[in-house]
Amino acid sequence: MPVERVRRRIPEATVARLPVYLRILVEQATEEVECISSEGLAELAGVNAAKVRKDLSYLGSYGTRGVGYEVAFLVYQIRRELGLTHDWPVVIVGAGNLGQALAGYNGFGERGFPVAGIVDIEPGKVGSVIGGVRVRHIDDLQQIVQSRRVSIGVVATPPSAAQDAADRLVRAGVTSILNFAPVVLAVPRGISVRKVDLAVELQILSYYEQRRVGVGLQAVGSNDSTRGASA
Amino acid sequence: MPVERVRRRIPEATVARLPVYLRILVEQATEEVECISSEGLAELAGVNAAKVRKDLSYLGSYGTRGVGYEVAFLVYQIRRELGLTHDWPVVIVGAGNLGQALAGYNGFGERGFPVAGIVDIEPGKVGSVIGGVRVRHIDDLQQIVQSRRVSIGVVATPPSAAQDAADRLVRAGVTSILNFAPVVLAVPRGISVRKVDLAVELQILSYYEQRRVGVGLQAVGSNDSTRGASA
DNA sequence: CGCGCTTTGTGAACACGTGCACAACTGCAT
DNA sequence: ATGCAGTTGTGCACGTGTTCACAAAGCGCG
Repeated sequence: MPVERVRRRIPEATVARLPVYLRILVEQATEEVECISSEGLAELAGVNAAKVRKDLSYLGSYGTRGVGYEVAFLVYQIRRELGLTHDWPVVIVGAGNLGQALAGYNGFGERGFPVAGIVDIEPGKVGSVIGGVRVRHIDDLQQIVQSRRVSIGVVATPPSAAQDAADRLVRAGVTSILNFAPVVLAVPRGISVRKVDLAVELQILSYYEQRRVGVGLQAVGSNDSTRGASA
Repeated sequence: MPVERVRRRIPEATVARLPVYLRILVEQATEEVECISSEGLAELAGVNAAKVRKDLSYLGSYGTRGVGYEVAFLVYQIRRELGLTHDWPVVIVGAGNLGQALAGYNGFGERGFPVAGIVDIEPGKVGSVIGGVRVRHIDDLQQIVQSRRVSIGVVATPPSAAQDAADRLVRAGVTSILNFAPVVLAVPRGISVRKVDLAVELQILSYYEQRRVGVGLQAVGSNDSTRGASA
């Protein structure tokens, strides 16, 4: 390993798959698997083996020809590349149905995204405790973000309040937003946004479901997870 | 309009954007907007105007040059193409945190996906009522799917139970699955699967967040929603 | 009616992502 | 040492998606 490593750009599609590989590799590690081939990983991830190899090659040449990849080492490398060597506390805006479910979902904390706070604009919702975190008023947002060094915000408000929530998050200093509200958020350049729209997912399924009729069962695309983080 | 229209194939990426256009158009309609240009729609959807035109052109030539698109008509056409001319009842497997939030989320029913039922394997969870729907035992799944003609199932179980949930859904007759569990589901050919993995979304944000350091703020990809439904 | 303004629809170039196929390389057995 | 079986890393061709740029077409006005 020579001097300083140049930070190469990893294709968007690959970035979206790395977390999947990571999850599988961690699971394999707990099952005492020490080494895995691209073929094996591909099988578990539901993708093509060549794709796995190409994806992993963006991290560097960490495999051993004739053998495969050392699971623990790969886990370390993917974690490092994804920036998962430390926790990323998140703050949730909106303590409704979804916000509560997210705050109560242990998967976040377990995977390195502890809930640093949850806020709502409704005074009535403030004070209750969800998943060990007390709901605070949205006016405390800036204080939470700054004291806990939060850089990721989650918008779990009704659609009408989502843009305001995003604006407040940005003002508070958050630089990445995960948006669950069915609206297109406008954010300043340099802020990353990803959206998860449940109804959109169902509508896409509806499209393929509808096409089924009269066409007979047929393959309808792959199962990738390629979506950009906006600027 | 001549005889029977041949059903053309719409690109995956376009299918993923149509629901977004639809939501915006419906909103515009309620605000009495009768006509919209590709430019205007693109602005609201956060995409390129040429992309909007190309996307809409897959539906047919429904715009008027020099004028734009009639909102109400476009709404109708997109609905028709996405198969949203009738409701698609869904059944939710898993009445934990997330399942409850989904069942209680009105957005589903409002957008044409009423919750036909929610089931859990835990007898303790059976009987409680969420969002007006009573939780039933997973053994009733087949009965619910068949009596209510459900073709879309939602997996909202812990990861360890997800594959079993999917198997049961498929056996019960469901042909599309929306998976919230962080596992890669194995399904027979012909079954569509889309997955929503919250931790993966956060990990992707983490990647771009991490790259920010030392690189300075910069654009990090687009904000599309292109993901396949698997076969 | 004809002219100019506006906006669509689309051909063509380009960018991006995928998958094949194979050379390069490793480890093991003999 | 040498050969062989196995697996990676990657060049290349292909397919998909995006964007530009412009001809074709509608509308309104004089």
